Amino acid sequence: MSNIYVNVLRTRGYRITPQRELIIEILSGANQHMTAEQIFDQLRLQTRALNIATVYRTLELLTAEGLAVRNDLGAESVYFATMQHGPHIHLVCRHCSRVVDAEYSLIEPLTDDLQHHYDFVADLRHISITGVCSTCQSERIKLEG
Amino acid sequence: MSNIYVNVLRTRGYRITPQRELIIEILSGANQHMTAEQIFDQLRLQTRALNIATVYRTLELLTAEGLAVRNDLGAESVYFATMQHGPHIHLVCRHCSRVVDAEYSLIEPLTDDLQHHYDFVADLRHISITGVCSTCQSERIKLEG
DNA sequence: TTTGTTATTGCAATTAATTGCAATAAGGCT
DNA sequence: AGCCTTATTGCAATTAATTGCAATAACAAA
Repeated sequence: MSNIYVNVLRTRGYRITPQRELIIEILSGANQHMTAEQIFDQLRLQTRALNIATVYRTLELLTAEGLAVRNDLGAESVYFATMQHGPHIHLVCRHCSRVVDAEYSLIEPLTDDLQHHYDFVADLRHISITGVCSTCQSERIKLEG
Repeated sequence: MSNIYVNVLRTRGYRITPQRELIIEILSGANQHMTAEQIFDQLRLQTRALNIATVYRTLELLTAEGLAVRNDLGAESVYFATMQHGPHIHLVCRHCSRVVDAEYSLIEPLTDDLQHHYDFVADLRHISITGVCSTCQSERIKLEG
């Protein structure tokens, strides 16, 4: 009946509190990444029974359980995303901090390699890769040439 | 004569201050990642003319210039490393936060793909990949089985 | 060598994230 | 339905990281 992520948590033995339900609902309903702060602010519009520490702890729990992903997008704040999002690669420019999304399939062979060589089940559905974007490359060339 | 990273900064038009030299020297001399805090503490033993904000700003500069890499290793604090370190992949377990290093060559094909498809010059010399390590996989199986 | 411009630092204040602990309430059991 | 155990929350304090701004000092040019 209720949210699938809520059910997963329940199945794994975690207690389902109103706070957790609210946080999970807003996150799984969002079609973009959110900061803990954004989640908190938005929920505070509808309830008073919520503390920012609970938001952080719930996001931490979801991440540990593989139900959400934490991203540090360059200079930007820390972001979270549920698996609602289709898998993709974030290309983060180290100069301008802009983020471009890349095709997920490019990274699939790596997943297999890590499994086979290191017995490591990699979660590459939301990986962030640092580098220099197209635009900043041209600027760099101008500066140096 | 002086440190190669210092020279690169000078060439690119940045001013070389005693603070920057100290920070760069300690970081390029270290054979492991360091936190801003660790760098600060260690340098404070030898000088009073250094502020933690300067450490953060210098590390940010080095990162933006591609001379250092910033890593968020799971629950652990933010780490930095210069290019002295050989390239490698960090496999970060999302359960126990342990970090295992993997063979760099596994990721080289991806670098080429990103260059060709997105004109993005990826810096994959110190990438962190989240997932579940061998040990935690067995534990998970025990719990659920 | 001295001077002038302006990038960089230090300080203090701010914001983001984490943590210990007492109070609360979820969910199993009767 | 009510009780009991203990996971979870809220609060307040702490730590980590960032930022604005005045003071300082790097380094180019005279």
